[in-house]
Amino acid sequence: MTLHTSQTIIRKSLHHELVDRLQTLIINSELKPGGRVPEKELCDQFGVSRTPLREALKVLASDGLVRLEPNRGAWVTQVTEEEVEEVFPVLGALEALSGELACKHITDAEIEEVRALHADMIESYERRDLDAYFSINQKIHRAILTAARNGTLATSCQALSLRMQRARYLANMTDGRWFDAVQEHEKILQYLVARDGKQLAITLLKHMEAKRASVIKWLQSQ
Amino acid sequence: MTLHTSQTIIRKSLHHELVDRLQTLIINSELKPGGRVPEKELCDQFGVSRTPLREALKVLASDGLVRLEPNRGAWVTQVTEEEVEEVFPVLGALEALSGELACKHITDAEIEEVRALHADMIESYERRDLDAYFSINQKIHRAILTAARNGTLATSCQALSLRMQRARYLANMTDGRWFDAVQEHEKILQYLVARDGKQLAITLLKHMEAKRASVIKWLQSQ
DNA sequence: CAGCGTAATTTTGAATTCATAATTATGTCA
DNA sequence: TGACATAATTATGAATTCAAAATTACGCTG
Repeated sequence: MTLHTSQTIIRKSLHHELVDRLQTLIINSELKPGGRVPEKELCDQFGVSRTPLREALKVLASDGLVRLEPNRGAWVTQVTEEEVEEVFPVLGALEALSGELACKHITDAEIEEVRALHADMIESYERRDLDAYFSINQKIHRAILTAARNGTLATSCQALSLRMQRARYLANMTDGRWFDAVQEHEKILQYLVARDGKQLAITLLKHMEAKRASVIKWLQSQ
Repeated sequence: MTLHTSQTIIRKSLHHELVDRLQTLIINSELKPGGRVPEKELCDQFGVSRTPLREALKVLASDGLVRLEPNRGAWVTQVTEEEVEEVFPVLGALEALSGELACKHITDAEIEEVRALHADMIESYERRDLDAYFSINQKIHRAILTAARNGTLATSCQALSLRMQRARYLANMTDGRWFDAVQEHEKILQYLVARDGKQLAITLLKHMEAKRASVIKWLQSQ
């Protein structure tokens, strides 16, 4: 049984629902990086007691989204330069693997899906619609992960992606970087269509490295 | 109630300590794969209430070591063929990366440490002391991870390793496989000493692939 | 008024309680 | 006896309670 399956089964429990909700709050910066997690407030807001909320916080802490300080509660973690330098290489290795596996398993229908997403993404780029661009971008990466047919890989990738999605760093691209990213995605599609796993892996790795550099640059400009 | 002083938990964050303890119980098969997690018994054994124990179970569930069934409690997950086929490729990619990074950062002193561990491991092999062999084997892999200077990578690797360490599958090697594994480790040491990241990565990847095949073979023989 | 020490309040960590779901035990009837 | 329905028991999920720690408020001294 895969991890994904087991998570689907337990979806109904309160604490799991809270994990999802808190993740969303953190990614949308409704809970500010570096800020306190207001336990009581959130309990009131969600209409639950502290027990399931605190269970959810323990899970989020093990995923690195919050930090638990003994007797001082939970704090939203901040994206630091050191963390970015750590996470992107790992994410690169995992995305590279996902590219290789995807080329082995992807169906023609799935390739068409990615092609359609890619076209939409290009259109968003031409409209300079950053929100739409990023939303579709994520869908493409997720589609490749799905095609890789490896739930463990998908879970690991998404956990690390989440950590990088805190705050809006990734959305802050210069015009030049945005253009380059689109070019990289052209190659990604091309190698996926050709089912060239080796080249796709290399391209995804470079893509992640470029993203790392871009995020670091942004962090240093702050 | 009897106080089990030596086992009673004294550290500050109770749930964290419990995560560790439960992991150990699961890895040592003191909690049997596929079996129920006896909440009340464990509470008595550890001298804690259900609240922190249940918090720990939520974390273990998100790591894939237990499965939570609504209204039916926690169950120790079993290592399945499917899971092995998922986890080892991911672990391979991560270990390969750790090898590459380790070659970049490892100090001479650290190399000497690994060399000493390697010698001990060979000695254990010659004595056919499987327990000692595996213990040292893990120390070597951990030393390489440490040398990689990437905490995120280390955490990810260790989480996946844990999932494969449930039950004693890995310890069930044929004589032939054991010999091959030792040969692979000779190459690992050699490339590490030479600080040849590329070759070390390739070797570690192959090492993981061989381990995967060995575990699958064992699972199928059951 | 600033700085410091102490009391009041709030927050946290963990035990306890309580309603409900699941499991087991008991009793009935063919 | 064995299948089934129902009662008793147990376990679970979540709210509540409680002691201890941390934070804030207050008042005193200089």
